[in-house]
Amino acid sequence: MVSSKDVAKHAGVSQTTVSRVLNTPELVKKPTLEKVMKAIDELNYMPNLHARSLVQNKTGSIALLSGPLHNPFFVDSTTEIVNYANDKGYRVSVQFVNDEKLSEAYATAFEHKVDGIILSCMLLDDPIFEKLKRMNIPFITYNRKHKNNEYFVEIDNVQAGYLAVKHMVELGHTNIAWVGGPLSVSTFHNRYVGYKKAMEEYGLDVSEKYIFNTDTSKQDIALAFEQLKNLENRPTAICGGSDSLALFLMDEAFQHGLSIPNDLSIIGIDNVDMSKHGSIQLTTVGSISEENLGFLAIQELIEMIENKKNSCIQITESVKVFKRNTTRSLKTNL
Amino acid sequence: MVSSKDVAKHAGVSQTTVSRVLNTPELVKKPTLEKVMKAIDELNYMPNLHARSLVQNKTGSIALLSGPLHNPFFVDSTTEIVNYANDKGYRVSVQFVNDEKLSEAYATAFEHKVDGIILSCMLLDDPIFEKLKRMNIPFITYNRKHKNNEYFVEIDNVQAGYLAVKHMVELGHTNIAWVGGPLSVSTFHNRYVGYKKAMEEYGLDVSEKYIFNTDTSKQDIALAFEQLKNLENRPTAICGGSDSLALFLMDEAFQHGLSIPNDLSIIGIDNVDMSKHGSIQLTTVGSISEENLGFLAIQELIEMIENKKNSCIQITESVKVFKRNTTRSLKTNL
DNA sequence: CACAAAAATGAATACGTAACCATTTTCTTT
DNA sequence: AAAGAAAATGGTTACGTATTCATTTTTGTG
Repeated sequence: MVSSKDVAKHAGVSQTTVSRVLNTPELVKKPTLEKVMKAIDELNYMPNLHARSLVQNKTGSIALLSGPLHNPFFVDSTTEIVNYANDKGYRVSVQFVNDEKLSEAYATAFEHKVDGIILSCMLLDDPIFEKLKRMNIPFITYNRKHKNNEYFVEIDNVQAGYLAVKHMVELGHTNIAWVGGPLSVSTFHNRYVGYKKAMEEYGLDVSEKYIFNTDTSKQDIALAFEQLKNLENRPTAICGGSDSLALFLMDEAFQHGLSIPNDLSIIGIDNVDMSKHGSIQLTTVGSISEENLGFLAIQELIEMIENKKNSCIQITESVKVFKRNTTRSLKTNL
Repeated sequence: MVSSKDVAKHAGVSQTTVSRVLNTPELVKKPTLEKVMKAIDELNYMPNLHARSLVQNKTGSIALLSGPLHNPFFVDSTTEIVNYANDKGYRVSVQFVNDEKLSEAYATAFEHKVDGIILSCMLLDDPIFEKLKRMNIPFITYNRKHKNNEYFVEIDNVQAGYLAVKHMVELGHTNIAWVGGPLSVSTFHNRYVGYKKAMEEYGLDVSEKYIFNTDTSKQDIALAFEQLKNLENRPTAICGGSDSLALFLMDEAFQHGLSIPNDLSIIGIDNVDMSKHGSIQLTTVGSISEENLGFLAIQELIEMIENKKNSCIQITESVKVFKRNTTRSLKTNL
């Protein structure tokens, strides 16, 4: 392993000068600089960033604790986060966190003294939150938030749930089911609140048999679908708590030989890239702005890291319906 | 920042003992161990892995240079790679490499002295290959390979291209187009070779107007599709050089109001998870084994890192056709 | 109980870098 | 040409850990 000392010896200067060449080249005379550069080149020297981290007490790396990529939301956000951070000179260590491995994931981030943490695996009432805060590392949540969160980026989830129902109502649906996720997650919680609010405002039946807050596993969603299908008063429309859920539901529908939107209307929430694909054309509720939530969050995080700004960052993007082909009007077919 | 020295002072032992508690607890007496553990807990100490890396000359981290996630192949492989590596105690720094930023990406990996590199952004004739080899860091390529590669995991790409054509021929197609990617990439190159081989064996027309080796951008694919559509002797089938390309082509078909497979049969290669979705049902050629290429590669890489084994690793998985709903027989409709 | 062997602990050092302060060299001004 | 200022360079240290070697304490044996 060739070090800056080796370069120094080879160039006939001190290690300090080698360090200067790399960090403050304007402070070193041109001939010296060239000598050192030549030595660096000849020895194929690359600085050891761990050693640098040790003395500078910053690492140039960010931990991303993402949800799994089989959820297309995280495909979009991971892409944006990694690319933006890399552009800004940060490495990003990715972990796809499941609930069992959560605390392990945090430990890894802490031990590597990352400059910041960006995460989407926070429960509304997660005890890890206070621990995280005490670590004094800048962190921001995207998509989800903790009840005491000061730094987060989300969409207006209540409104999203509300608009999903409103869309269905406007198409003439009255039997509108909900298939969401765990209410311990802010996102699903608030979307569900929006669903109930709209259902009540429109005077529709919100009986429990239409409502499934799943654990987001394929099996649990399949179970929910099965039960909805077997209902005597089968729903004509399902609001999925996320695009990922909606896509699972579509898949289930196909497995059961149902045609969408003819036999069943489905709407999602998130407006993920994949929902736009010609074969899918998922109607969904998503942010008005083009900016991805992950992108907004990583921008803010890096701002926090570099400018140490400590005012709260609480971004809640407005939402609208993106009408595509998985929902249809019941009225035209009367 | 609380260090092992602080813990030592707080527990009334030496820093060496603290280090032993963390690394070789069997060498320290029970009461001492408990004292130290208590101090660690009270001070909320977490070891600094950068310092550890410095002295141990290994980092416990792996660099993943992946293609972009809008290609579902990389969704699958990134998931497998990150999860497996994390399970084995490695962090993985992910970069989604595009061609301009390639050498930058390597530099980042080197400077962080990663224990290994797993990558899929290698050209058949990439000058970076020799550089990489000289760095003496274990590395393995998945999906793609360099012409001199000693460590790689791939599918039998020639056979994949061949089987795609064979499938179409068996369905009665004779006008079979090819929309692939850059021939500087081993994967596309070999799949294209397989396509041509089959076309020639079956005595079919392989004229240039049916062949597009795109840059895999949406625009370029759209252009290819447009040109194929405007041909007087329009192809009834297209072989996509990858599932990602096939999905783009499907999207184009929808945009042009074509129905798949009624108006056009499309087959991909890779058998990505997404191709199985009910709304997509892409017929494709993929590995016979269930194991993801990324998974196989990361397993081998970690094996290389930990056991320093230096025999070549050259895995080429056999392939078969997964018949779904984007290809149809021309014969039944005679 | 003595003494050797084994177990437990500690002191000093190295890893590769940046930062701080000291020294040397160069430039400027009179 | 001399003195002072500025520029360039070097020596030393700190960062937080694991390792090596030395020392102390404990255990086992006759």
